[in-house]
Amino acid sequence: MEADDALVDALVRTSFRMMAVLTRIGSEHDLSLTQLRLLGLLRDRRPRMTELAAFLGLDKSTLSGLVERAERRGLVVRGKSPEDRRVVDVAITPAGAELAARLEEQVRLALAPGTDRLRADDRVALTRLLDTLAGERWTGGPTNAP
Amino acid sequence: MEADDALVDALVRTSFRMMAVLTRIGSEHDLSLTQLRLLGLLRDRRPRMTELAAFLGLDKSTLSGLVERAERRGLVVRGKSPEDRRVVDVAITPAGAELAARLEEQVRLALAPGTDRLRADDRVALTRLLDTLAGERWTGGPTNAP
DNA sequence: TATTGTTATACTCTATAACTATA
DNA sequence: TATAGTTATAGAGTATAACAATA
Repeated sequence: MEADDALVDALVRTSFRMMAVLTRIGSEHDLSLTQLRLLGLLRDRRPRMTELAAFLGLDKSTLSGLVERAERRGLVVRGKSPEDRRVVDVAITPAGAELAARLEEQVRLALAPGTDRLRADDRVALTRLLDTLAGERWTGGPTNAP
Repeated sequence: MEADDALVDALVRTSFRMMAVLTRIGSEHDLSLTQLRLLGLLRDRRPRMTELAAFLGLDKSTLSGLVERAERRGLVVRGKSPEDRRVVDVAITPAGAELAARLEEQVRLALAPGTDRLRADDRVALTRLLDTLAGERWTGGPTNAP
């Protein structure tokens, strides 16, 4: 139980640090943490509003405002599905994708001081441990954005 | 560089999952993520407003509202410092401390399915890797809350 | 009737700017 | 004058409830 305490502690502190990094980088582009995440999700998906809400753990009404603001900035677009006319699909725009790519690079750079402190095999080990913690199969296949 | 991508990816996803867990547990007690963190910080500190703002990375004006709402719920108290009468010290109340303890236990329980998936030595290894990532000295001494 | 999404409402979180009190 | 906090203001994020359109 004692080792667990230290692990939970390290996980919580690491996560808050990560959020601080992401929040800072996002705010440099006038993006909230949620907008940042939204953009990341849309890089390889074209979900409907309800699916996005489920992904993000938010109410559908929250998504309406979130997507509306992102659309107003030209980062995403909404399109009515032809099959089911109730459904609204959300997609990232070229401008949004470009911004997302720049954000990703900034995050990698911001974390470099930490990741550089680890040897190559430790980076691999840490990745695998985190994936195991999440209950994921570490097949080495392509990883998906958050 | 490729291994770094996977590591950054794992860190980001783990952190968002952690935030989701903390957000859910907090909301079960009508606490925002920030209130949760505030309570955790005050468990072993008695800082002034400005120090708290620095810890949390927030503006002092944000702290005023945050602490005001927590105080209204009886979780923290504000007291004017006798030496410098401009300064306001913030302390957790017994009720606040009790709630913080319950939250901590809930977090440990919520993460157990993941941490149980790791062997004991892997838990130790993961803790050390995260501490190294953060640039901390893993002296084995008592850990501090976020 | 059930589902998808938006709107109205209310509250928290957040920063900026202006203010008060103390030093 | 400089520092510690608060207040006023404004905008984003969030959920609940009521609604519209479609199925």
